[in-house]
Parts: sequence; C-alpha cells; structure tokens
Amino acid sequence: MPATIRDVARASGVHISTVSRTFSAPHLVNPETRGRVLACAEELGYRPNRAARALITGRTHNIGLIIADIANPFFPPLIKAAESQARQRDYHVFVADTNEDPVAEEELVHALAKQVDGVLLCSPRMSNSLIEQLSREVPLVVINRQVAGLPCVTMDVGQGARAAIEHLTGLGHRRVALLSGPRGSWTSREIRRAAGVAARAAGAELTVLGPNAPTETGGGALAEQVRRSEVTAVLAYNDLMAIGLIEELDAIGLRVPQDVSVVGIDDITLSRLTRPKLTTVATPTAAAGRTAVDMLLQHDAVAARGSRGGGRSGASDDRRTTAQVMLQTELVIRDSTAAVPADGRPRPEAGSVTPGPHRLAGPGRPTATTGGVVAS
Amino acid sequence: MPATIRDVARASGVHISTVSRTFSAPHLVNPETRGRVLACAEELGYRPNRAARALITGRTHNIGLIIADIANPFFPPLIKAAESQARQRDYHVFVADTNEDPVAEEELVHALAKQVDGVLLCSPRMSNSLIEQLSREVPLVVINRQVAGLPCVTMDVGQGARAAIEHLTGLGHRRVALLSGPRGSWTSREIRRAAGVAARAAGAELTVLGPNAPTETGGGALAEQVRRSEVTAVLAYNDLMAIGLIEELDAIGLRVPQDVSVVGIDDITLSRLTRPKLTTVATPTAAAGRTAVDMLLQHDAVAARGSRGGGRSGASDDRRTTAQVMLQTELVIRDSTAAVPADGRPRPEAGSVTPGPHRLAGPGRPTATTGGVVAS
DNA sequence: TTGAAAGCGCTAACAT
DNA sequence: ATGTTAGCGCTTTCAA
Repeated sequence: MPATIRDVARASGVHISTVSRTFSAPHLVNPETRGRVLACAEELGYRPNRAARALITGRTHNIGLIIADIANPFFPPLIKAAESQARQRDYHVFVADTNEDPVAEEELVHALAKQVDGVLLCSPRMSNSLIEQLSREVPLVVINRQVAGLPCVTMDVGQGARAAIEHLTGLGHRRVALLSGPRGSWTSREIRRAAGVAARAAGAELTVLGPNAPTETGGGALAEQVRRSEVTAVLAYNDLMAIGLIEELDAIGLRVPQDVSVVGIDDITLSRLTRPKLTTVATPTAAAGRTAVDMLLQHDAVAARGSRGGGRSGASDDRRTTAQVMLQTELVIRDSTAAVPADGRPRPEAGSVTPGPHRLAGPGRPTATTGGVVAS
Repeated sequence: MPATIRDVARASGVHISTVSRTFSAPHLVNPETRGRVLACAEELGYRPNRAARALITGRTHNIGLIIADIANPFFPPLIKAAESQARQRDYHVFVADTNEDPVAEEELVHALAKQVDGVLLCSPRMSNSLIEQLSREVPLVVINRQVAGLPCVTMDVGQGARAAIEHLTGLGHRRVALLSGPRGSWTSREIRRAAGVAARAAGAELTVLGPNAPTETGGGALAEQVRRSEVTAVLAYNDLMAIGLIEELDAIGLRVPQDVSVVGIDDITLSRLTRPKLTTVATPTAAAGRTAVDMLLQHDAVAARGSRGGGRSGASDDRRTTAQVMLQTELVIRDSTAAVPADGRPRPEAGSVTPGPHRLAGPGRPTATTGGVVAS
C-alpha cells in the first residue's frame, strides 16, 4: 500500500495542502518546510498519484499513440522517438495497434480520450470528416496525412518520389512502374501525383500497378505484372514492397539492378541489409515522432493556460496556431538501381555494372531534419 | 467537456449510483431502467472515466510494458501481441523504452506503478534483487529472464542453442565460435551454457567471442576475431549480430556458408530476407507477449478478488500460484549453414554446396507454441 | 506561508 | 431495485 499525501502530511506535521504545494508549486512553500516535507516523502517512498491529480487538474500527463501496425518496421523508430520525447517532458505513452482497421481506430480514440491529454494518430485509415469529429473530443495530431484545420506531421514523399523518378530517368529509364500502396492512403496519393508529374516532365511513361498490401507479400505478388509490363524500373510504395518484389523478380529470372531497377521508400533498417542494398527515399520517421509530440504538447500547454478547472477543450478554436509540418526526405542511392539495359529489356544473363553506393546529398539519414513549415 | 455520470443521471431521472451500477453491475438494475440509462448515456456520448473509477476500485485497467529497445526488431512482434491481448481483455498498455539502461528501467517502474495494475518487464537489465524489490511495489511479470519467486516468461534458447550446435556438428564442424550477448543477460548465459554442453558432447571446440552489443555493428565488429580464431562455424547471440557478422565476413573475403557457417537466434523477419537467408533459432516472441499478459491479468484477477477496497498488494504472498513458463524454440534451417569445407578452413574460392532450405520440425514459425511449464 | 473546506468522477457499503 | 452517504488522493480557492 503506497504512501499517500496524507501519510506525508502526518509524518512531517503539516497539512496535506502544504504537501500538495510542495510538489505542484514549490515556490509557494517555505524552504525549510519544503525540505522537511521532501525528506518525509522520500522516506516514505511517496509519489503523487497522477490519476488523482488528473481528476482535478484535467491534465493526465499521458498521451495516446495509435499505430496502424506496430510490427511494420516503418513504425518502431517513430514509436521509440515519440515515447522518448514524451517521457522527457514527463508524459507517459499509451501505444495501441489498429491492425490497419479504421473501426478499431475510432474505438481506440474514444477509449483513450479520457485517459490522455491528446492522441497521435499515425497513418490513420479513417475518413477526414471522422478525424475532424474526433478531434473535438480530444486534441489530435495527425501523422502521415494532411487534414485541413488540424495539426499534421507529414514527410515530403512527393519530393522524394520526384527525386526517385529523376534518378531513374537520369539513368536512361523510360518505362517505369509505380507500385501503389493502400487505397485511401494520403502518402500513396502524394507519391502517385508527384511521380506522374516527374515522369511526364522527363518524357517517361509511368505504369501504375496495384494497389496492393504494403508488405513484402504485396510487393512480391506484383512481380509477374512487372515483367509483363516490360518496364525497366520500378518505384515502390515502400521498402517492404520493394524488397518483396526483388525477391520474387529474382525467382522468375529477372535480376536487380541488371534487368530491372527498383527504388523503395522509407529507408527502413532492413533496406541496408538486403542484397542488393536498396536504393530508397529516406523518410525521417524518428523526427516525425518527436515533432508530433512537440506539437501536441505545445497545443496542450496552450489549452491548460486557457481553460480553468479541468476543462478539456478539444481542438476548439485556436486554429490560428494550428501548424502543418512537412519534413524533408532524401534519396539514398544504393545498389538496386543501375543504367537501363542496352537492349532496353530483360535478358537472361546479367547486364550492366552495379554502381558503387553513394548519396545524393547529406552525410546520412537525417537525424535532425529541418522541416518545410506550412502554416494553415 | 465530456458528459459525466451526473449528466446521465439527470437526463434519465435516476440517481448517479444507478447509473454507476448500470455500467459496473448491470444485473443489479431493472432492465427497463437500465435501458433508459443506456440510451441517455449513448445520447450524451458518456463513457465512464477510468481514472476516477481506478481511484476507488484500485484497478486502473492499464498495464505497463517496459522494453529495452523498441527499435530492435526482436521486440515489435512482442509489443504488438501483448497490446492486442491486453486490449482484448479491456486493458490499455503504456509502452516505455529504457534504451537498455537499468536506471531508466527502475525509474519507469516507479513512475508507472500508480497508473497500472501490473508491469511487464521485458529483457530487464537490472539486478534480480532490485526486480524482487520492485515487485513489492507493483505486480511484475518478467520476460526473457528467470527470477526466483516471480512469474516469468522465457523462451527455451538453451534447447535452441543445443539444436543449433548439433546441426553444426552434424555438418562436420568441429571448431565453433559463440558470439556472446550483453553481459548479465539471462538469455546470453543460457545460450552459452547449453552451447558448451552440446559442443562438448559432440567433441567440438567452442570459442566464446565477445560480449558485444547485440546489434549488427556488434556482430560485424567480431568478424576479424572470427577469422583469426579459425573456426568454421558461428552461433550468434541473435540474428542482428549474425547478419552484421555475415556482412563483415563478406567484406574481408569469407563467404557464408561456403567458408563459414553462421546461425542466428530469434528468427526476426529480417532473417528471411537477407542473402544468404539466415539459419536461426525461432523464438516465439508473440506468444511470449500474449502469455505474459495472461499471467499478469490472472494474477491481477486474483488480487482483485483477494483485497477489498482498492488495496494494491504487489506480488504479496500468493507465491504458490506463481508460475514460470518456458516457451519452446525451433531451429529453422535456411542458407547460411553448410557442410564444413573439405580442407577444413577458409579458401578464396567458394566451396561446398548450399543446401536447399528445409525445416527441422513443424510447419512454420510456431504461432501457438506449447510451453513447457515449470511450477516454482 | 499555511490551514480549512470543497469537490474532481466515480464506487461501495448501507439504507430504504 | 434504487437512493443516501462517505470517500478514493489530490488540487485549489479562500481565510487566517
């Protein structure tokens, strides 16, 4: 049975309100008294009960992090960064997995709402209007998607896709396939749009394949279509699909990058460890996690100042401060892309030379990414 | 401002205690009244405030999951499974990352203690005695380690290591290196012990290298030592180290499996995607997560029944029910192991043939692993 | 600078 | 079957 504020009060011979102040407003209590109280608290192993505190202050010092699929290697770095950032600010993090299910997503927001000061919605599958509606119940920061009027953190995959297509056309490719991601995914739409524009600008033809599940299996399942489409290069929705595709391409006799070049998106750890190493668009996922937490907590601080006596205001009306941040991406050139084969298409024997790995810009995976900020 | 129990009471014309009962003991309230209350609650979007409820019942319906490193691919499947299992039982999960730091670990248990009904300690780095002490503050289930008197979920890496060594000696290897993991890791000790026994039994020589960080870098850093030690096979503490080692071995001119065979442990997703595909000991991490949650919640249910009026009893004295579960592991043979080279050691040209992938037993990664149960 | 009192949202005896 | 009452651990006016 843990010590309560009353135990400490008794032990140090003061009223409980003095103990309370010692922890929540130390400057309001006599240094001497404070010392005594602190000593007793220490002695008894007392820690304020956050839940009880939340009941009256309206701030739980918890946040919720809702993830589409924890086991997808894209997410763990984001979760880790978000948790770390939150804890540094003395917040604890509920993590929940929706299994890509929009219904679970909504239910989770409701269930968590009372226990948190805000929710980070990562790669949401639900509709914009539902997100807006939920944001009136609890402050929301949306990750990997833009919703008008709500704070969002996205990564500039459009710019990344453009860089990828330019890299490919620069290598002489004129027929490129795009493996599209989940229907309704903001990221997928962005990629498609930008890739289309870039291909047109370079006079290349872009064939859209899919959509398919954003997994190795989903990518692998498109290998046959890739072969039939007679493209010489592929841009995949993400690294997992790219890697699955490469595997399957290999199985049907097409070599990467000799016969087909493949570019992924995300730069998950895995992409450095496959053979060939994957050329990919690095997305700053850790930075996204940190940024989202910062945005939420800043928002939270504002709300705390504004409302007295435990009011929970939701996104309310301070829309003026609602920022939308887009983080920069970076093309990382490794071994899965090469110059277009001389005869233009699949050959049984290996063809051109594999280029040594090098990078387009920057010294490595951006750890402190500067984001292009777009105020809404 | 979310609806409270009072709003519902007013709207449905009953006392708040009736509303309370409608949610926490529905059978005690007249079906008709219940219907009316439920309707009003629905109407108002009322949801019981768990924190307030916890204050009086002593049950938060939250659990804590403390992880050494979320970004380590070993953990996400465990986190996912634990969260899923917990939520199915109407529990929410705090996830926290310690960065492998024992101090952070302890701090986290303290900080979370008041907000959860129990904590899952995954791969703890702190001392046994400290774990025992903390278990008096909040119910604990230990994962990946055995602590006397506490509920633990482990995987039988000893058996796995033995199978790996037998596989290797069966292929003719007589000089085997063991890449040891973090000092003080229970898993690492188990592996070392079992591998030693198995090697001795087969008349093989076991050289222990390390300990080193359980990462690709840590594994890669040992490549030179592996070469100098003149072994023909290596068992690594985990897949990450195995993969890093293979990369680095490749860089210094040793081919896997032609020159050196390498076996990992864990069977992370990655191990199926590298070239060569990794032979490894599959550990049922998802099952471990589920099992740990079940053990904690069962414990919790017992405690709830035992203590009246919101007492938190810690592990207290019902040690008799404290089970220690060990989950079975399974050797998965892929492409990183082969018969020992004819001349016994490193050759510039590729040597023996790569065996086709096949499995020792079972149809795949054990999804529903049966655990050998050891009561303590 | 400290104490007294009220109350956050809810549950759990005890009455009725 | 429902209402009354007390109070979980804490913060926050308001007075002293």
